Amino acid sequence: MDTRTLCLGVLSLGEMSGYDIKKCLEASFRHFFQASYGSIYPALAELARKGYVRVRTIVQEGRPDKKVYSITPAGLEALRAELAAAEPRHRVRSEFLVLMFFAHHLPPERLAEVIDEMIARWERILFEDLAAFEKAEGGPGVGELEPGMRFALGFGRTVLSAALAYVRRQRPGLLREIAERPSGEDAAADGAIAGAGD
Amino acid sequence: MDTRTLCLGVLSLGEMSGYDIKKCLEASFRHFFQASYGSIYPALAELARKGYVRVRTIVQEGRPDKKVYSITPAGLEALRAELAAAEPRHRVRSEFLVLMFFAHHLPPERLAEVIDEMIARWERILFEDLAAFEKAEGGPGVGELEPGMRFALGFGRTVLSAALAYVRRQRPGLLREIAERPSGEDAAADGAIAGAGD
DNA sequence: CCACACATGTAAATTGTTACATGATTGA
DNA sequence: TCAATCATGTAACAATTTACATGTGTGG
Repeated sequence: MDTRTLCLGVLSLGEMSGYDIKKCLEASFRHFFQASYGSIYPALAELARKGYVRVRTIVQEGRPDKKVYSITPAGLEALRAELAAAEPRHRVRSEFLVLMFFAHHLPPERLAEVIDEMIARWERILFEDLAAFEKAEGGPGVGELEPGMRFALGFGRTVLSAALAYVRRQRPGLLREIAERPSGEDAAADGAIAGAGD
Repeated sequence: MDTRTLCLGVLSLGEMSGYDIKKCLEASFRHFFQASYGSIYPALAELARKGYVRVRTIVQEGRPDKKVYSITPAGLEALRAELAAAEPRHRVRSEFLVLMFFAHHLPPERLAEVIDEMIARWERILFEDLAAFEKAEGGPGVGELEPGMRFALGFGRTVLSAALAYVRRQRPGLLREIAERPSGEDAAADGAIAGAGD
């Protein structure tokens, strides 16, 4: 599934500009899908070309004309067809976990830093983004939450909570174990200060 | 972080061919990093060009010569530098959750199918891949498990378990709610059989 | 007899991100 | 005054997947 289908999906919730779509994705899809303007604007152009969306240009002063997109019946049909045909993939690409896997190659201070950075990031997502989304009931363009939306939201919250709890629980032990077995990364970092202070 | 660093990391566990690296990644990194031959072979070529790995060619009959790569001191240094400098990202791209978010646009049968497919896939990863990995203590090339490896492994197991439990728990309710509110996808799928059987 | 494991590699196609280009308004 | 919000779009760049190209041995 590509950004095109995503945009179409978001537009099925209500008419929006490209800018709004980005906001909406950031608010609601942040933890399982991301898209930049560089993919959203071309996607909208192609959807318009295919007749899946209609464009209404709102003339503005001091800034580019706003282009509000709304889904057409053909677009809704295409969306449903694409969703029904899409195979449900779920990919994780985690540089964080690669770093953890090779933690024994990392300077201990950096390891602690990395873990704390990850904890902070996940806390922010969990408490700011998701809470805000549920409060606003979907943010711009989204009215009442459909059951599936609550499911996706709940999934994010559940999995993030589990991840956060795990990392918090494991942090002290991991740090201790790494500190106890110096596997050469300090020597490598310092060059060859052989036996300094030993 | 790209495939190059990953290959270097895997090679820090022991010498291996490109084919072996793929196997190793599938066994140990499956749930948080994936790479195809199309990215592994070019990565190895560049690592060799940079002097980060040494190549030993083993002549074989009936199949291409096997090329066994081993990391050099320069390679180990580069690996450590790159790991220390890498920022810990963790991205999820889930077509599955997009599908769930727009579940009200999906035919109910398909929705059930999608959920069951996901459950089956995650069960397989959880019970086959991870169990096998822990039993073999790392699979090809990996000796004793470092603390960081256990951390990464445990993370995968924890998060997958949480995901699986959530989906299993929510499945009946979601299916029921979706069945109860027919939001037009059946009519769309059938064309316009207005009032048939009503 | 077919599919899978072994084994390496290239090229095309896809897909997406980042940076650039432009610029007014508003609030801290 | 500085940063953020609003607003669209393109182009260069990066990274990866998929398909292609080639071929043997083994087990069901």
